[in-house]
Amino acid sequence: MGELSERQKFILTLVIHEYVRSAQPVGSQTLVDRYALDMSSATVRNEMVALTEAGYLRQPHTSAGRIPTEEGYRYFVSRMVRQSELPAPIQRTISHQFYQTRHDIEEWMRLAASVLAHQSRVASLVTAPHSEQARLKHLELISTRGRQVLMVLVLTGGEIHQQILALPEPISQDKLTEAANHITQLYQGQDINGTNVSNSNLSAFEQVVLGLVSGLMGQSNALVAGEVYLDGLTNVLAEPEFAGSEEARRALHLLEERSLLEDLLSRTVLRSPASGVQVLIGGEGTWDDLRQCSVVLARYGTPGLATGTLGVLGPMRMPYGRAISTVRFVANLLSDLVTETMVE
Amino acid sequence: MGELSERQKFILTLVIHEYVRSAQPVGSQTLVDRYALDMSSATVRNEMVALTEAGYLRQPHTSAGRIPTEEGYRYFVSRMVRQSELPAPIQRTISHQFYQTRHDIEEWMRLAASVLAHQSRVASLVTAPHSEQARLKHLELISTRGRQVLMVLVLTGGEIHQQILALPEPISQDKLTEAANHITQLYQGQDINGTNVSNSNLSAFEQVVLGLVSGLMGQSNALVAGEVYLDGLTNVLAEPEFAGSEEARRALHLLEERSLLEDLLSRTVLRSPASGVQVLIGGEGTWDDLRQCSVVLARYGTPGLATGTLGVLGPMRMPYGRAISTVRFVANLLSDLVTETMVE
DNA sequence: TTTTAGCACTCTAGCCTTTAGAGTGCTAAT
DNA sequence: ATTAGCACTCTAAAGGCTAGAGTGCTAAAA
Repeated sequence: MGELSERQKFILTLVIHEYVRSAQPVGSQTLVDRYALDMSSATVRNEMVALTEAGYLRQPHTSAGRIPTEEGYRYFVSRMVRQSELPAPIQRTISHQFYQTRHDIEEWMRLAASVLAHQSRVASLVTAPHSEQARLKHLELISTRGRQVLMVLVLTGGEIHQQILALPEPISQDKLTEAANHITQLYQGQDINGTNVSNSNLSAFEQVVLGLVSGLMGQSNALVAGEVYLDGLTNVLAEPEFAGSEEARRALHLLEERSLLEDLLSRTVLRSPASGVQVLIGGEGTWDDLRQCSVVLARYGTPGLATGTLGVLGPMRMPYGRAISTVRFVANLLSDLVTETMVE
Repeated sequence: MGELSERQKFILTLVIHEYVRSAQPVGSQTLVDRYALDMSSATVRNEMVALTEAGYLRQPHTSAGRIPTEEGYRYFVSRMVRQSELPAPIQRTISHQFYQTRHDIEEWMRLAASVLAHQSRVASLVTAPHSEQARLKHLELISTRGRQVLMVLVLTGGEIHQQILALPEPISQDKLTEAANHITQLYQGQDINGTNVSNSNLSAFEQVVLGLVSGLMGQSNALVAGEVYLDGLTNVLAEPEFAGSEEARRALHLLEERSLLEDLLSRTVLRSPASGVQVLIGGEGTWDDLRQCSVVLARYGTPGLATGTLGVLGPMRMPYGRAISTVRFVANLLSDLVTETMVE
């Protein structure tokens, strides 16, 4: 599997481009015609033989055209599309859309998912910014109609959690506010995790609240990602390779099921130190459900404070250039927005 | 289309049951065999002719078995499965699951969606409780890293909104807290919508914040529903009638696209006064995207304070009995939980 | 009057066969 | 090194055939 000649790389690119476009095996004559190549189909055939022997192309059957192998896609992605950028007009359009939603964080996530899905016509996911070791920023206790209290917790990084607390007997809103302020004052900026939550300065009620806060923070820190926003799931159903097959269901199920998604994210972007875009092609031998799929992922945010993940999932026959540049661009955009707004 | 005899109703029920099970046209002999009927296939055939003439059954082609028509399903749903209840053991299992998540409101929504999807093997949706005329309960202002402020708004009904506020110059957290408390005190329990947001008791900064709060509340009140939780989208892809067809995509797209979903909800459950379960069969002539689908919907919560919607979407060939009783049961369960926890 | 056995008829899904044509690999000429 | 020419391969689409599931009708039985 040595180095390829320039012409071989060129033909590999064309085969991939044409296959992504048409979803049909690509023949030598087709390629010459469609791209007005300055050589004969026989020459293209010879190069195709070389690319096939190198493991970058394969034939569905003896007398058919070529389609890219997983290795073919990998070669293409790693050496040929890394540097491409999203066209400037599209960049401006997207930036403008984000500007219009500049006041609403949740809307950023939804918009990011929508942009990713539309730009590359695949399924997309965005996780809300999340810190693996958040500290307390603010606590609020709000009385409800019943004998219950709504607890609102703001963590550094900007995450907001709410939880319900059942009281043995009603407590007035004034007392609740007082308790919340007391705890906020004492524990602001700390990671109240699990242990060491007894404090003789606190009333019995405050002690209980503190225990719950501690539990919630521990639970939150254990998570790999924040809330998940999906979009464009129906896009991938339109792809011919997924027409009615089991494969599509399994891949989308991976996105629907939080635990599966956490596994995917924790073993990829979150393990890698670099902030670049990562491309998983064909499940990489680890995820059976993604054998027919590719995933393009990137992290955004401020490492240490709060980060999120975004990316797209589609068939292996995916417009990688477009997908990668879109993911990179949106990740940078979200990073800027979120870093500016980070609660610390 | 007069009244049906008891035996005709019985046979209609069997045909629907068998067709839902097998997804194949149902023949007279099949029915006699499988359900050990006490009559001959000829008798069944005669009744089938009557049911076909009445418009409740049809034949895909001359010499095939029968399948239910839309009208057939409607007749079945309106007169024969209304009263059925979810089996007690399943009720207990579900109640137990909800008990385990009793502290986390968001988790209720996710669990409700999950239960609906699993029990009837279809796609499900749940919208968070939402009030059409919420009032202010509490306002919080939190300084961020940049020159921006995170505004957290708690409304009656328990909805929480966050928004970003860009400052011309930094303001200390103390001043922010003071401003938030001031506004909370003055406007708590009010619906600050659009007009009349000038108040000489407020500083210029507080005036700005108040304007934003007003805008956000107006925006929130205009929405038909709260956040949307989906589950089981991949379930419906397994159905044979949706294998690779355009239909499945269009139906699921309706759930993905917020605006389409709002239209659906606003014209159905939200228009109907009764609190019962509503069944839409085959798009009811209004929703082209649902021509092959049925939707079972119900409202939950406390009318006037805050309500949400939940339901399932699947192929018209759907286990209506199971779907309806599950939707009704989960709606009642969520109503109890949410009403108890309602912030007012 | 209602039910049922019997029977001729209909229509599809599945299977086979055939065939057009897109594509290949090889060889020999350029 | 490239390319024209050609025999060969394989699939996907089209046509023909058949088994069998299911019907509607009629006339006998209950």
